[in-house]
Amino acid sequence: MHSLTGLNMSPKSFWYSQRPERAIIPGNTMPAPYGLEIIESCMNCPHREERLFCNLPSASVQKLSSITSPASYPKGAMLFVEGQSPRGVFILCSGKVKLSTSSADGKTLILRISDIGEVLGLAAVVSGKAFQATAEVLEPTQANFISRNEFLQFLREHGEAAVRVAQQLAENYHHALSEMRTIGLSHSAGEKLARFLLDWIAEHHTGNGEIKVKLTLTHEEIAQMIGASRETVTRLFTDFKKKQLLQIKGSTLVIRDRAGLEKILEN
Amino acid sequence: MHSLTGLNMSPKSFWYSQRPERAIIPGNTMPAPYGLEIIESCMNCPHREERLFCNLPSASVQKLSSITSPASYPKGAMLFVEGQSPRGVFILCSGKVKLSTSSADGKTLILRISDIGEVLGLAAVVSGKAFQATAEVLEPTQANFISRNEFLQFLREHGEAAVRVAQQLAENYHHALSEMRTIGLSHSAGEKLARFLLDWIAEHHTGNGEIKVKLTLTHEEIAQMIGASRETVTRLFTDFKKKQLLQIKGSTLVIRDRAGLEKILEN
DNA sequence: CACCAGCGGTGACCAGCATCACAAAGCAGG
DNA sequence: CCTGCTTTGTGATGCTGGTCACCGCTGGTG
Repeated sequence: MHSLTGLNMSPKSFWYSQRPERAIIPGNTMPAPYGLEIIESCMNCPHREERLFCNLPSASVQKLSSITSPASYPKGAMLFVEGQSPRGVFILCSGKVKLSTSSADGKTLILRISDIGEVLGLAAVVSGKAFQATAEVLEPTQANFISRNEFLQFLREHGEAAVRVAQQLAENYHHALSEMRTIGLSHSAGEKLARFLLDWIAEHHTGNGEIKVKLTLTHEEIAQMIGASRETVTRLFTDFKKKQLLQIKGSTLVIRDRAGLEKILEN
Repeated sequence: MHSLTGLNMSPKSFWYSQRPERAIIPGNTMPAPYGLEIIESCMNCPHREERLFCNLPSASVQKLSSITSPASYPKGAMLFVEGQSPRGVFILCSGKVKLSTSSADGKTLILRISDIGEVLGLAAVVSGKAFQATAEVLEPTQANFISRNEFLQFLREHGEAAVRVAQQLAENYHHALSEMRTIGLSHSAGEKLARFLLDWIAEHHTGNGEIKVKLTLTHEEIAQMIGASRETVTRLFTDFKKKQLLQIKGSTLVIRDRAGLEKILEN
């Protein structure tokens, strides 16, 4: 497991110093620059419509693409680390990134698993305060980097974009509150896990038949999302299975009794 | 205690239906419209420099003051309630407002005590989602209301203001993460309280001599801020006093041994 | 003045969960 | 296929803190 404090770095990690990303790439097998394949421009990537800066005036889009630096990052790379001063934002084009915060003694709280289209580091860059979270790449990821100064300049010049940024920040805030409720308002670990699973399917389940979603998180990670220990998560899952609430097939979660899960919340 | 769900309102509360605030005013003794004294304009209030929309171009300020409706609210009033769809924002000119969220069974989590200059309801208005929190007036408060439509229109037309809004949202997010760390990363209730107190003095203590701050919160409220029960907060305070870490004089908190408090975090 | 509601303080109890300590089961790489 | 690592599963144990029950204090109100 990677150390997330940024202070006592795992020996497997080193600073990949090529500007402008300065992301930490895990140098597990290859000491040489690794997997940093420049892609032409994420502007052309499939999910463009869903992205933050989509329907902007074309002048804005032009300007935007002139200041972005696309790059790819392998699994395990750190886009930024908690406590660093904000260098810039990363617009996620593909892949998956884990945002987490951790305390001095190593306990970790996962804030969010970011998906395509999100802008990482936004709050830090806008407020000028240090990054509050660590961003670790879970799956090979392509992202557009924009340096803080250029980004802020861009915002000042393009009011529409600033409104979009405000919207994304509002969503981030929204999401943070949602997690706070999960962690802070529950009476039991079971309630927390139920809340987490319901939130998860609300976000990831599309379609209206049987509820079946990918859940590619280890029990440890789930524990870190809901503020519990790994063992209780394991026990709760076996418990839920026994109660016919759900079923696990490989990395797929099947909800058998959604109402039952919801009932746990009202306890 | 007020019901915060907005569903089963305390009989003491009723809707104060005068547009545009629609805030809930506690009708404890007076059934008639109460304390809704219109003040000329918060634009003239003392803390203007610290406020969100301060150094904007004068055209923007003009426009802004043309769409704001100032009003005052008595203790116990609800500016908005969790779950309502966002009518607009409230810019706090004076007074103190408690932001909280609560679960179906009545357990409450206090998110923040807002101070002068903050804009309440920003995230909901910007994202268009329902209010995530309830805003209850703790001390008689003056606030400027701006309806959602006018506010969004204003943002679109005044890019500078949108950037400010993004900044405030970033701070909100920042603060939410800070509270999540307090609640989620602590091993014990003592740690949570210590974290809370340290955060509190960091925000409220000005000056560099003896650390002495007002802490006008009941144990119950502190408990709701750190996710603990009222009794444990009481016990922890007596414990901390016994260990010479702090001292309580009326509503004033005196920190006697800050290092000692900080040591608790590293446990 | 008497009364009452809200707050602070304290003891007893015990459920829930973190922690430790292994063991089993996947899985990846040589 | 064997080897080593990560992930999952499970038991035993002990402590923390939530809950209940009760008391005294204070300040506001009729």
